Amino acid sequence: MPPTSGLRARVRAELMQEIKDEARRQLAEEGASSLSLRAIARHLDMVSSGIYRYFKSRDQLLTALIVDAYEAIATAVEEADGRCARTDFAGRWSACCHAVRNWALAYPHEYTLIYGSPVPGYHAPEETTAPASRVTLALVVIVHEAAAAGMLRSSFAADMSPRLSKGAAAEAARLAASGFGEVPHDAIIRALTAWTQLFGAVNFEVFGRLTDIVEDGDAVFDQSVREMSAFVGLVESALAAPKSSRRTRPTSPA
Amino acid sequence: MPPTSGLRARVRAELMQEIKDEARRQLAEEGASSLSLRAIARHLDMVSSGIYRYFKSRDQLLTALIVDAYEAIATAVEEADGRCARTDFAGRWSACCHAVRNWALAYPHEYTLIYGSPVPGYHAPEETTAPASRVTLALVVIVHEAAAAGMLRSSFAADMSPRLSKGAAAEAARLAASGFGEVPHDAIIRALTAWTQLFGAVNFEVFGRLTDIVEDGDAVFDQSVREMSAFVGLVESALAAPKSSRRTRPTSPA
DNA sequence: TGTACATCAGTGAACGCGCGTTCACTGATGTAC
DNA sequence: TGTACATCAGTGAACGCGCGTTCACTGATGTAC
Repeated sequence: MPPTSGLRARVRAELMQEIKDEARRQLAEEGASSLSLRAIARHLDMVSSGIYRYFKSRDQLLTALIVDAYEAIATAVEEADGRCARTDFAGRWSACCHAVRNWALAYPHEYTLIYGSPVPGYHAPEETTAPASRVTLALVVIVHEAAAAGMLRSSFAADMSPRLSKGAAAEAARLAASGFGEVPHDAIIRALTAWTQLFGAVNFEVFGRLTDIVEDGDAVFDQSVREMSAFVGLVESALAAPKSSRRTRPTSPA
Repeated sequence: MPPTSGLRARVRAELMQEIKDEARRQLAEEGASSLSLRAIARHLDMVSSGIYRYFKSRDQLLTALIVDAYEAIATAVEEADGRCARTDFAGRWSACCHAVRNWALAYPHEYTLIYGSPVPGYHAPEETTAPASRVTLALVVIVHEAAAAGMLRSSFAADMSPRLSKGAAAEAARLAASGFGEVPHDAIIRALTAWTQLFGAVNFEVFGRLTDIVEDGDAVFDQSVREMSAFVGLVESALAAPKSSRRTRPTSPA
């Protein structure tokens, strides 16, 4: 058992951080699937087997990186949300979306690690699922609170937007029972759609699929976010929080 | 120079196919970054250096697989589009989106190869860009033709949806100049948003991020597609093409 | 305050495995006269 | 129709490199009496 307090514990924690930092540096150069314990050890002037004092396998190190990344992006999103006026639901939604994108652009390889294609041969253990859902939860809470406050247009442009199919309605009912609560069913499906749009847009940008198509990524993203927010039914509040809060520095994954 | 006609050429083409087929099989098990020429050779009862008669490097084989995958998904999309009545623009849009998803679910690893995170250390050569844009082009053409036919609501729910910001308007003008033509600027940005939503939804599904959240993936996807189609402004036509055409078998990448 | 002991970090060698790519080569197949 | 030659497919050995993980070990550091 490693020590849990005292000087040794502190030194130990520091070296664990150094290993993860070096691993993140390698992530940026080679990608997750060729993350190498030996290369990390080399850069830290250790012998490769020394790493095993800190992480009992390569997969466990990967898991630690993944958990860190989830925590960091979630913290960035929650902080952005926290800076908004509680009743400015459209502003909060927008702030969260921008926080996701800003963090992703600041830490593209960590983002890829958690939102890119699954790492082959790696199976995510249970401990990643809780941090993985924090970002989604933040968005769900906004929609939920907006509905509770009567600030969610329950059926946006009902004359033009298609009705829920039977299957979609059933799915919405299931989701309502498991967290969305009293949110109208059509809004639940739209929130799901907006959620996939958010990550679709960020993925394309981080993976470089928008170069040669979009020049002003900021403007297009912001427009999409605001339109999707309206699409979900969030009302643009007149008492909006200061816009500047949307573009603050994202939290580091370290 | 390899022969271009005759028996030898035919045999050669067949073995090239076999190599690619085996490579695709490996893709499914290990992912693109650990695709191994030696393993392929082993399965084909050849010696590893023999592969070099057919592909002059590992990267060139990867490129061939990528081009094949782009061609296959594009063909699936174009065929789905082709089965719809030309003036049923919402139906065509929907058919294309379903074709993307169906192909992706049928060939998840090929999909990941082209729409997942970039393969580390691999830089896509120019020959991939043309096939890569075919799917996007099919969608653009639909919006373009709808606008030309006056079947695109130029400002969907204008009272509720936010106006274009300056930056987004400038971007839309740029896109209009380079392919979208006479499509209204707000619709261009919405089409872009719908496009990212499409691939966001498919990514999440293929990468397994929707398990535990969505049960009836078909229903939710279809609902999203129809809502995004309305969002773009495509009018649901009364003379819609037969729905069954949306769920035909996707084209194989081979 | 000093000593004895247990804890832990980091070493170095080894196991057993993988890979991409080059090169000189052997034979078989197709082609031109 | 038959022979000589060129083309090409596939071989086998080698180069030089990488990796994760285990194991018995040496010392240094902290702890308990």
